[in-house]
Amino acid sequence: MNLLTGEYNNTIDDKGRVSFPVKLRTAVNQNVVMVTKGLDRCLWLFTTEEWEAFQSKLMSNASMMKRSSLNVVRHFIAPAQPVEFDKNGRLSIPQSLREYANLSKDCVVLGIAKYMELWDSKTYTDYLAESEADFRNAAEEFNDINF
Amino acid sequence: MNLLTGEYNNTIDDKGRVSFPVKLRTAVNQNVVMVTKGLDRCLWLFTTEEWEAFQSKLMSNASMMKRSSLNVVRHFIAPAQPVEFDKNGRLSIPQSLREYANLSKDCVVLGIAKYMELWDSKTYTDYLAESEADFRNAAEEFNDINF
DNA sequence: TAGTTAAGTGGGAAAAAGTGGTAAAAAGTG
DNA sequence: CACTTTTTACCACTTTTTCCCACTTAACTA
Repeated sequence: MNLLTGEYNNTIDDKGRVSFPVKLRTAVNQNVVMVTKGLDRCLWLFTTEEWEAFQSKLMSNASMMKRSSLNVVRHFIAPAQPVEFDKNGRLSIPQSLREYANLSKDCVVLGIAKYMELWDSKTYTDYLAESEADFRNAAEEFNDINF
Repeated sequence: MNLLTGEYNNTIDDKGRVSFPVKLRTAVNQNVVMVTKGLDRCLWLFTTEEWEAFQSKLMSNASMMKRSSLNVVRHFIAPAQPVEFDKNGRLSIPQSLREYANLSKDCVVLGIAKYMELWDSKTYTDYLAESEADFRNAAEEFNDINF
């Protein structure tokens, strides 16, 4: 898999189908991706390999009896589903995930190196606006990145 | 058995029958599952193999004389029952378990890798809302999960 | 700039999944 | 043993999902 990058504006129809950018589709180079809840009300999409890595890291120390483990597992593992590209290169996003991410019409697809994010457009622009200040501080913390 | 995942919104009728998502049913690949009380007012559902593993782990450290052991055993082991799928792929949830989990109409089925959870919809959304902050903190602690 | 191809979008029909109800059987009760 | 209540099995219907085709829009090429 190539590194995934790019910000794409697409639409999701009322059947939950998202036209997936060709560049990401070819980079993924598989017919199926795992979709699950992400952070900040977006969805995360993984190739099956990346999903394996992600979920085994999550599960490695998780206890069925521990509150924090259950929280994390119920958020990331439970809602995960494999979804296939249809003949037109679209993904059908399961309803519960659509609801979580508030997906209705306009959406944004992001390539983030190893995985992808799917946002509702409004949620995304709101997030960018809200996190602007935090972002600037967060960037300051990467002080080992020199010119 | 494949890893069980997925979040599904279904309904339970007044006979206690829950339509069980086909994907989970095929992943389970058995005609019967063990149902018992879980944590946070949901029900836990196991394949017979996973149930064996779970209950032997529980029992191996439990003493008949110890208060905490009795608490745990009475919660998880005592209420456990095998239930079969009917011809339409539904499970009839015993009444006492329905009451424990507050199951009336809308419910949520979760696949959690090795087992499954059954929630009342409202209980589930309330749980998600309440645990949101805890979850976010728990997630922050996974600082070995990099891009 | 016109023609051609690729990408993205929308909708209908068929199939699958989910839901509700009735009747027979079984279990429980007096 | 008769009666009531609950459970089970079966059938019919509704909703959702999937698959396929057609159209629109954007990009590329000559």
